[in-house]
Amino acid sequence: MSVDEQRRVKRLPREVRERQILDAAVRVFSEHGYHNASMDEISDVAGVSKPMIYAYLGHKEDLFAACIRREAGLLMAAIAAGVRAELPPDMQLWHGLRAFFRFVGDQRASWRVLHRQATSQGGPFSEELLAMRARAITLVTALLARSAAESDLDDSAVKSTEALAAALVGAGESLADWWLDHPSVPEKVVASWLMNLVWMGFGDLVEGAVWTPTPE
Amino acid sequence: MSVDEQRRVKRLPREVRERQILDAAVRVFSEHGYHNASMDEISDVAGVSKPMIYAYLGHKEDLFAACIRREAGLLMAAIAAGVRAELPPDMQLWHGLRAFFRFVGDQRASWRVLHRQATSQGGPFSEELLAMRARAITLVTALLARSAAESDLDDSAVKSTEALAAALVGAGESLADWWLDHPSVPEKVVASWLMNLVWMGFGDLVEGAVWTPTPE
DNA sequence: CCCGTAGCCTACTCAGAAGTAGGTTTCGGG
DNA sequence: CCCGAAACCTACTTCTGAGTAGGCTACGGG
Repeated sequence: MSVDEQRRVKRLPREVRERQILDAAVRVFSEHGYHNASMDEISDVAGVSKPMIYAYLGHKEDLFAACIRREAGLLMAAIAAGVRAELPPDMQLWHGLRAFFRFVGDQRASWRVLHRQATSQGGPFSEELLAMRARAITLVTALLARSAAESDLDDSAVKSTEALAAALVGAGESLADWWLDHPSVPEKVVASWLMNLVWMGFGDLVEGAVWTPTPE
Repeated sequence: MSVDEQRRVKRLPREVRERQILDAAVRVFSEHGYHNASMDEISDVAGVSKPMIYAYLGHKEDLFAACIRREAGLLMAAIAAGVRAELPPDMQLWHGLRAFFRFVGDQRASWRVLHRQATSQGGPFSEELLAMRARAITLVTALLARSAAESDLDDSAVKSTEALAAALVGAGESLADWWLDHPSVPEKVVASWLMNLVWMGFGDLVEGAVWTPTPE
């Protein structure tokens, strides 16, 4: 409907169409979920006929996987751009968290398709997700390891670093999910909650301690 | 197939059949997801014909909702049973976490259907989930509030208690999901990770501090 | 000016799964 | 012993939505 109204857009090169299709797919998948999203609706939203999708992006599974790959790449890039290596560990974590939540806030559709949908579908999709999560965990592990290196740490504590990184990444994903359903909370606030929880712990918070970013 | 082999089981009262159907449904939903689970397979696993399901539990959506309600009730009961009110706050949290992870470990299928599936389907299902999560958050909030009451806390910190409870519940859900994919880690270990993360925070952990349960 | 190829569409096929019609058997009470 | 209702089944119908066959049309190079 949207396209016909403006006197059929001219023929466009393949890459442009692929982008339009992926944009439409992310949107539709995030609105209805993988199964309830129909190829017909995606083609409609993209302003393209169904066979084009099959010609360019393949079957429904392929299309979905392509969405995940693209959005995951964007997310990781956003986080990496936010973390500046010269800062102290807590500030790095803080900036990483803020970049992460900013991405989720700005790209709700992406996050939905990325996390909620992909997690719940089995098979090839979760692998894409696993790969991204693995990259995120590696990043956080490195950060914590640097932080740990500055203090004197015994072996067992070092060993669990990666596990803690996994927990943190999980907490972030989960809190982001929660945030989707409570959009009125500002991004900075959500980020600071997680930062406090993760850096200070309830034990300290309950005693009135609070972590605050040191101004640059 | 399973039933015919043993010379058709006698007619059974409605409640028994309903339980069998729900058991089968939880299993099948957790294996294939809501959409890929077919009523035919559920009826087959339950050892009952499809019209029986419709007669007793209604349509597919109703059946799924019934599964969530039942399993959510069991989970909350398990947690509530684990938390003993006379203990100090950190020990209460510890026991709550352990009960939670024990449930997830023992009832993987339940957790899958409960969390992964329900979260990813929109509509009526997420409401069931929301209700359960709300109960969990209330429980944790109360626990933290008690903990906070023992120390002198300013207003802003109190206000965020519920938010922190939400984050903790989210972290638990998320870590449980992670655990599904890493079953080799023992339950106690997973629980202690979350306990440490949440009670001590990275800030302390990095300095070598560790939370350990005080023996009773 | 013409033709090959890349962009693009309409209009189908077909499988799978939800949900149902309508009948048959067993059981308990009168 | 009989009959009504509850337990239970086989064998459909129906519809949705993935995937395709087969062709038209514009553009760029020769």
